[in-house]
Amino acid sequence: MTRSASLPAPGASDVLYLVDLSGYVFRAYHAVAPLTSPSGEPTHATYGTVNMLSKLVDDRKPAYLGIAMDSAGRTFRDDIDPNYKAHRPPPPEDLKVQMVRCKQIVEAYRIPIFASEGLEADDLIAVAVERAKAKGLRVVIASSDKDLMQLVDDDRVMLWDAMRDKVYGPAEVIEKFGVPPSQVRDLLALVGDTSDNIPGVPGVGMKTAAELLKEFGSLDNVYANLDKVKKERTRNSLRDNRADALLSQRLVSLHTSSEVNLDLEALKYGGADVAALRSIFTELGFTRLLKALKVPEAAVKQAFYKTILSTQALEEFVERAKHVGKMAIVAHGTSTEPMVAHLTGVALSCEAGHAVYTPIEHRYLGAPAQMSAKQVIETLMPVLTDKRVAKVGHDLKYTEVLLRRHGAPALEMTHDTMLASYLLDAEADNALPALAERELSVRLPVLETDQPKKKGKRTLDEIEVEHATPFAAAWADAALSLSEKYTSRLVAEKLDGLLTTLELPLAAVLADMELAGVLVDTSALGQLGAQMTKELSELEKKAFEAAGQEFNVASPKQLEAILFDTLGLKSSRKTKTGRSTDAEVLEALSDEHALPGIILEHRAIAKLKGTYVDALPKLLHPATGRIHTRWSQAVAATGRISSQDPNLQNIPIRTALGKMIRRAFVAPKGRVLLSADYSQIELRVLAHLSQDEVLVDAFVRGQDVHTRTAMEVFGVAEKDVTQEMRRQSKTVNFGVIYGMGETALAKRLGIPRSEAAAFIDRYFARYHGVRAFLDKTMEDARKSESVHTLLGRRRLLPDLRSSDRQRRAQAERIAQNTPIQGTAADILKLAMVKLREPVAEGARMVLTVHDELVWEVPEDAVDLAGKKLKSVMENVVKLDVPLVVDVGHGHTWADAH
DNA sequence: CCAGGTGAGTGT
DNA sequence: CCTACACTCACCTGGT
Repeated sequence: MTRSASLPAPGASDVLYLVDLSGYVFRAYHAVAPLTSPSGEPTHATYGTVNMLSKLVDDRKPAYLGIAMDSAGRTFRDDIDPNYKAHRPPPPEDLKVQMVRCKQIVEAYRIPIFASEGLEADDLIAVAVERAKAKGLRVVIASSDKDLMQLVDDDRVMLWDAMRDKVYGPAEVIEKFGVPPSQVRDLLALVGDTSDNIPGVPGVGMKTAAELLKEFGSLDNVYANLDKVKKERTRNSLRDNRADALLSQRLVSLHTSSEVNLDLEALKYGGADVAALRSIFTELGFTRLLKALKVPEAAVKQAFYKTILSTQALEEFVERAKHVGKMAIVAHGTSTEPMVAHLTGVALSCEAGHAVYTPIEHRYLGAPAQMSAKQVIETLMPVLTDKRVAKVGHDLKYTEVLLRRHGAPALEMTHDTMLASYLLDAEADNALPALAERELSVRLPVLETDQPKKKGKRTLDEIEVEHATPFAAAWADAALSLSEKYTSRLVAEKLDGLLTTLELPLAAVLADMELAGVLVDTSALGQLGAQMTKELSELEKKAFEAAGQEFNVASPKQLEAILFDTLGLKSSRKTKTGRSTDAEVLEALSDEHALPGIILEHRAIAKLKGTYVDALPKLLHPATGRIHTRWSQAVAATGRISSQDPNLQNIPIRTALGKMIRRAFVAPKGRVLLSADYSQIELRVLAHLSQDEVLVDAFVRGQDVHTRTAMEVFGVAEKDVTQEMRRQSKTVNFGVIYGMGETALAKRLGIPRSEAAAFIDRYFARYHGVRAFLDKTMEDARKSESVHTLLGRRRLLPDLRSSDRQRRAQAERIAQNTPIQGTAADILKLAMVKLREPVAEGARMVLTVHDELVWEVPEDAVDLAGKKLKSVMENVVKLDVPLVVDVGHGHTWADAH
């Protein structure tokens, strides 16, 4: 008995894998349950086939690999027998589509395909097997086609059914057919095949055929010894159908013509085009396969990444860059904060695959002599100031701020891959390594400091130059390649205008602001802090008394146990991990017990102290004595700007204590803070976008919009609108912008759901233009799975078609809010760009807070600057309602309102 | 000792 | 879960 067969070891260098593609697609078509891509294309056969291919390529790691395809036209079998495969119905339409897809995927896998006129895939496989055997290669045929079983040969040729993961060697063939591979051909000839119209011999089935061949060895011998066939009926049938038997034999014989043009060396497998696979899998919605796609290590062409240590070498690069007219520039530093970072070097590239790194401040034992920052910038000056040399990069604002701190001029940015990625999909990861992986299928080297779980972190300046260069230069290289890819993508998606006329100039404005910083009176904060410390310790003591024990007042977990277990108060809401103790819950409990109120007071003070009073003085820049936040324009999904380290967009204002903190933001001597903020910008945007008659009318008349809403919804005259009516109307107005439902409104206003529903009904009865606009927005959003703003900024919303109800509802609220919030963001950004030129001598923009700009202005220029600022901001776009800007000034931010 | 998650709370 | 968009703090846990 022959032993059972198993596949050769993965990666074995002497193994050829052969695939009968159409056989597989056909089989998968029937075996896999129906499936469609996001766009509705049928994909189940494709999916089954790709699974097989990926298993083959990834697990078996074939040294040689080829796919055989049937010849398109007639085959020699049609010449032998015109009835061959004659009754086959034409393939269904959804199979044809998938066959085309499978061919595309085979191409993306870069698997060689071979076909030959007049031959079927099986014949080609037979030819390949013969040639491979002659060359001493082993062969695995990925198929379960019974015709191919005749090719099985000891350990050297086997069949592999990847779908069932079953391997057919001689033993398995005998088990299946009762005869060894060498007799399979004659067995099939005797048995026939109705689906292919191979006649065979009637009355002879698998079992009889096997017995005959066992006894006589071959079909020819059966006929040579016909009289020795024992069973009469079998003997007669054989005799009567001799011609059909021989015809069948010819049909099932595999053609092994030596004329076929097949070069085994061309079948050496070199790996897939991962980027192509990724894009196809994405289109087809094959998420599991997408995840499994391997990202190859960056082809780090160290030879083309050069370290530059001398002015002469850098001058050579400058010449090349001038000649090319474009360069990627990446400043590398010791920190993600460009105002804090030390400039460790500059990476540059003006030709794909080539880049240089000029180290500046690498300091470790044995570090080479490097150029100074000043020398580097001086040498680069001819290109930095040359407008004919386009500057591209990834987060150029970072590069600009870091370089300008060392005397470089502003960059005249022409393309930024971070901003491009953001405009195409604001929610996608827009870090450079993510872009390189997505778009170039390249894994950028990551600095060990950025890798998790690495101890003894070193910053770039402590890394040996020879290790830093391939890291640093690869970033400039990738930025250059990506900039070309993204430039055409943006044009295709009609987003290039937004980049060049809005985001890039804005990046320059934000760079100016980061460099300028804002002045904070830290001694005022120090006094405030001391007072708060005292109050906190008193509140803590009170809390201990009320609780009857000492505990960490700042620990929600400990507080939870005391409130709901020790004191037995009723919990009203749960969090993911326990019972909530947030302000709303404590508010509700404050009538029952003294502790909740004390905690509320404690938290309010502790939050302000920790986040602002204590934190801000630590962030003073040692050189400027000011606070330099980082402005991010590629973070918020709606297009808003955000601020970090510290966040200057959530400085308190509501409480008295909060105002004290705002009072610490001050103007330097001889100047004042000038604040200009858009009044009701989001509701004005809604009025414009919806063209709602009532809302537009309210703004055109200059009415108080919340009062007008109260008049409409409550049906009263202006003089009869009470404070409470206005308050409720204000909530509804904001609710509309946020896509608030009746449940939320009821909760917010403390009224029953039914009342809230009636309120909303009355609102939309009066504001039917708003209703129509929201409906239209949703309809368009569902069609395009995206929404857009006035200036064409878009946000992708695939979740609108999610099967998860909650996600879908969330996406629907986003669809309603983003055009409004995003348009308001567009308007403020555009104003900032138009205000790049100072509104008065010595005036500079220092803060931006969604609908407000804060400037530092010389005292004697306040009136002029205020007028100009107001005028530019109010006229930056022409809407069907007026934009109104309120201006104020003072020595502190609190006074400027 | 550090990273990351959680709950909470500031702003527009 | 039930209103959009952010950022930061202290606490806590699970890992080194």
